[in-house]
Amino acid sequence: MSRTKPPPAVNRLLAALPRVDARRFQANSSPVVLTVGDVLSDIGQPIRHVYFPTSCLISQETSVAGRSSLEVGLIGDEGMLGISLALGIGVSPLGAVVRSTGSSLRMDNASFRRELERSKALRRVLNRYVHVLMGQFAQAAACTRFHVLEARLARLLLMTNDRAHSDTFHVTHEVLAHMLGVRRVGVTKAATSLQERDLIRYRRGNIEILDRPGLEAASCACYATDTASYAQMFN
Amino acid sequence: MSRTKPPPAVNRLLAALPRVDARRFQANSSPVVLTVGDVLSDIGQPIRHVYFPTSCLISQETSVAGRSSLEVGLIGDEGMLGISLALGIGVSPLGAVVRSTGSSLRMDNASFRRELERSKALRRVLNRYVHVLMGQFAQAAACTRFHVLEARLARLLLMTNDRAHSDTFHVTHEVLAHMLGVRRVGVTKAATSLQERDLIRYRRGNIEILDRPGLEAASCACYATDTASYAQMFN
DNA sequence: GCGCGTCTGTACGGCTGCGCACATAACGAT
DNA sequence: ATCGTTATGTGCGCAGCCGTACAGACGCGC
Repeated sequence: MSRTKPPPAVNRLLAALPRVDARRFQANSSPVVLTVGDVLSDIGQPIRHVYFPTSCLISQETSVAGRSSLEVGLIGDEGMLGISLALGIGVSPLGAVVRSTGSSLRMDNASFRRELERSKALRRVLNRYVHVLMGQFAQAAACTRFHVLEARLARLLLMTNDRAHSDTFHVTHEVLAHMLGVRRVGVTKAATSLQERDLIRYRRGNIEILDRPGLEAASCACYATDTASYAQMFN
Repeated sequence: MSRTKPPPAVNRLLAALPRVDARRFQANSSPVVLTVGDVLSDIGQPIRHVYFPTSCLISQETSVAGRSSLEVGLIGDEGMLGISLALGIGVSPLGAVVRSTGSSLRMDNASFRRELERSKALRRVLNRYVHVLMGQFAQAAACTRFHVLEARLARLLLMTNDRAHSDTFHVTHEVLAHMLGVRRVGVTKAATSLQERDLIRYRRGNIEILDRPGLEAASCACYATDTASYAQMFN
């Protein structure tokens, strides 16, 4: 039914490690299934585990004065959650919520620190990841400031599409609104527009990407920048 | 004329190092004067030097599709420029422009890497700094999204005030507009409002902070978050 | 197959900032 | 003193998103 290529179910950061390191990492971590809505971290709270998604999707968000929140990053199999630990900091600067049910590798705080000390390759990979994240966050600020909702929605859908490894996924207007920091009604309007142009199709939370190139054209340039940034990270 | 406390003219990141490390760092870097408008880095360009401001002000900005740009960070004596090098990455993810003439310590790429290898304390301090920056960038995204211009302007003026170590500084509406990612006219309107409330006074680019507590009240909560974040970094 | 909760569509007034155009005002250099 | 440049102030119509409210539509569970 879906045009999905069989998901590799590996995390690409870990896949970039030398075999020995990757094996040891695997041995010291455990596969877990994360469910939509799970809150993996709150702002300012201690980090107990790090997560390397293999098929789930995690959204990183910030909030202002308890009010509204805004997504600044979407983590799939190309990233990890808990990067602050790699910097030696034990608390999370952002909140994290699971947006798509799926599997992930999980490692506890202490083991992760140990692996970091052991593996130079891991440190190198994660340093690059931090660098990419900083670029992403800055980009998020500018994107949010200058781009209209419809383009931002298109971008978010494309990013989700990439990380979900599937042309269909489940996400309601309500959730999208939360991630984009706008009203639900705004998303409905933008999504309707995209649907009328036959770029996507949705029905009660199930979104299908119909015309990827078209959607890319409708999205802001941030999507391309984004993609290039990750591509460069993996060389 | 100004109520300035005599500027200490040290960089606080470096001041946090043990004496030996700080001295060696000093010995391997050179003091330079940076002038308003100097462009210290462009997006995607190699990093040749790192800068540890002692009395100058540097603004870090991102841009989208060549169009408009937006400030995501303001660097004074509490920070540094070129942090990506500490992550082993040789290119800058952001642009940097000098916003206030003043002095800075400068070190070349190679020397900095050497110092990093030598000094565990330096690595530790800079890791913390990276962590703070990530939080700042995410905050910038949310602030830009949710807060009205007048509050954002108040915040920017307060941040500048802190880093300039002076209640008066030079910056035109035009420049502020650029940093905030809005039209100049918008800044004029917001600034007029702040002036009418006797919080600030300005005349042809010279801005004076008249009522700091009042300005804090007029700013968004991001200023407080910001301040707390840096305070925590220095323990 | 009925009912209820979830998801999506539509409407309306309002506010913020945009884009553009032009007016005034201060300073600096000749 | 005069002129040109830089800095600030004002006006006007418009676009995008907000807040709120309500209506329809789908699907699940009993």
